[in-house]
Amino acid sequence: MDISKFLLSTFLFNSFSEKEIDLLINSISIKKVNKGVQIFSEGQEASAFFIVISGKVKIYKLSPDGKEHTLHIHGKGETVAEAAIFDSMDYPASCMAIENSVLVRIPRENIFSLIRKYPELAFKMMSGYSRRLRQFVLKMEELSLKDIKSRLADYLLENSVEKNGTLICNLVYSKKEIASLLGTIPETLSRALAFLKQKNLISEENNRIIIKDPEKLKLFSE
Amino acid sequence: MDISKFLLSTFLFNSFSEKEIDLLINSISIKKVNKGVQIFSEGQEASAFFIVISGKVKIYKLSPDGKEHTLHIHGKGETVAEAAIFDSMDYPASCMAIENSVLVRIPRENIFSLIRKYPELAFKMMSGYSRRLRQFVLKMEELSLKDIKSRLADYLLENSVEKNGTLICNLVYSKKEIASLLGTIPETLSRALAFLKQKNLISEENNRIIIKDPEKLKLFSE
DNA sequence: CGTTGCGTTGATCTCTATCAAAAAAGGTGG
DNA sequence: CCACCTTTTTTGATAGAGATCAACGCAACG
Repeated sequence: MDISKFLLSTFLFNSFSEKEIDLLINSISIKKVNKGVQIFSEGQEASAFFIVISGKVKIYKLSPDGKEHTLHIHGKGETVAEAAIFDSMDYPASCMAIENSVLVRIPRENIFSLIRKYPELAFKMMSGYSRRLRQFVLKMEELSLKDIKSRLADYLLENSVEKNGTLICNLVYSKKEIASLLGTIPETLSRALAFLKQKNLISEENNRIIIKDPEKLKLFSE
Repeated sequence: MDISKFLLSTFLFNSFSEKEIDLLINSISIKKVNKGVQIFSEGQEASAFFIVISGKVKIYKLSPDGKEHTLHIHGKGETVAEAAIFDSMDYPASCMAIENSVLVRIPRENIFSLIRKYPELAFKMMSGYSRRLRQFVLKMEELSLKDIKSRLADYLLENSVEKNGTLICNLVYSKKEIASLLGTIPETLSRALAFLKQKNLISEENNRIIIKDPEKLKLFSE
C-alpha cells in the first residue's frame, strides 16, 4: 500500500504536493486493527484523528445499561474524530472496527502546525464539519419524528444505486449494524424489512435489496 | 441590533476575541430580505454564506418538473451554505426567505483572506464546530438511549440555579415548549413531572421547580 | 360571562424493546 | 464435501413506554 498515493487521494490532502505529502508522512502513523477492536473510547482524551485506508469503523454511543447506538460508519478515505481534537477535550463517542481495517493516525499537535502552514486545509476540514452537522440535524429529526418503517425506507432510498433501470441497495453492513444505525435492534429491522417485502415494495437477494416500487416506498418515508 | 454581540453568540464565532470580531465585521455585510425574496439559487457560484439574525429562510430544490422540495429551514443563529463556501462549489440548492429576515452575509473571499492572514481564526471556528457537533452527539444520545423521566431529570438539573441552599429551576419556557425541547408532548411531560413529584424529588410553585433531592434526581438521569 | 388556550388526568392503542427459540448462514477442521 | 460450531437473522409472544384522543379545571381576556 502506497501511503503517499493514498493520502493524495483523500479529500483532506488532495491538493497537497508530493513534497508536502512527504512532510506529512513523517508525522503520522499507520494503525492496523482487526474486526471488533476498539480504536478509542468515549471519554478518552482526544489525542489524534484518523483516516480510514481500508475496512470500516463505527462511531457509537453506549447507554449505561449497555444499549448501543451507531452514529456513523466510516469507510475508505473518510476522516474519523477530526472534530473531537479541536475542542481540546475528550472523544464524545467510541469507535470500533467492524471489519479488519487499516487507518492513518494523525496526532493533534501535527494537524495544528499543518493548518498554520496550509490554511486551505482548514477550509476543507470546515466543509467536512458543516456536512456532518447537517447529517446530525437530519438524523435527529428522523429519530424523533419518524418511525422505523420510514427510517428504513429513507435508508434504502438514500443508499441505492440505479442499475439498468432498477434501484438496488447493497447491504454493505450487516443487518445488525444497519439496525444500530437506524436507532433500533435487529429484530425490529427484520420485521420492518418483512413488512416492506410483504407490501411488495422491495425484495431481497444475496445481500441486496431490490427496490421494486420507489414511488410507493418514497410515500412511506413521508 | 449589536452585530458584534450577535456574532459572538453564534457557534462559529463565539471564541473570537473583540479584536477578531472587529476584523470580521469589516468583511461582512447585513442583508435584509422580505418574505418570498430569493437569496441565492441552485447552480450559482457560491460567493458567500450567511448566518440568520432573525426570521427564517428555506433551502429548497426544484425538481425537473418544477415541483419544489424543501430540504431545510434555518432560523436564528443558524448558518446557511457554508459547506458550499468552504468547498468552493456552486450552491447545491436554492434559498428563499419565508419570513421577513435579516442575515449576515459573509463573502467567501473575505473569510478566506482573513483566515489566511490569521490562521488562528480557523482554529477558533473549528473549535466552534467541534463543540456544536459534540452537543448534537449528546442530544442524540439523550433521544435514543434515555427515557423521558431521565431526560426531564437532566433538563431540571442542568437548568437549575442554587438559591440559599436549594436548587431551583425556573421554567422560562411554557411546558408545551419544554415538552418539545425534550422530544415529547405536553401530556407526557405532565405525567413525568407528576411522577417525580410523587417520588418527592421535586415540587412546583408558581412556575418554579424546586429540586428537593438532587442526589436521587441525579440517579434518575443515570 | 362566554371564549380561548394551557395544563392536567384518564382510557386506550400503537409501536418497539425484550425474551425465547428456531432457522439460516458462515466459517473450520477433518 | 461433510459434520460441527458460531454468529447472524428471522419469527413468535409479551410487556412497557409513550402517543393519541377525549374530557375537565383553570386562568387570562375581551
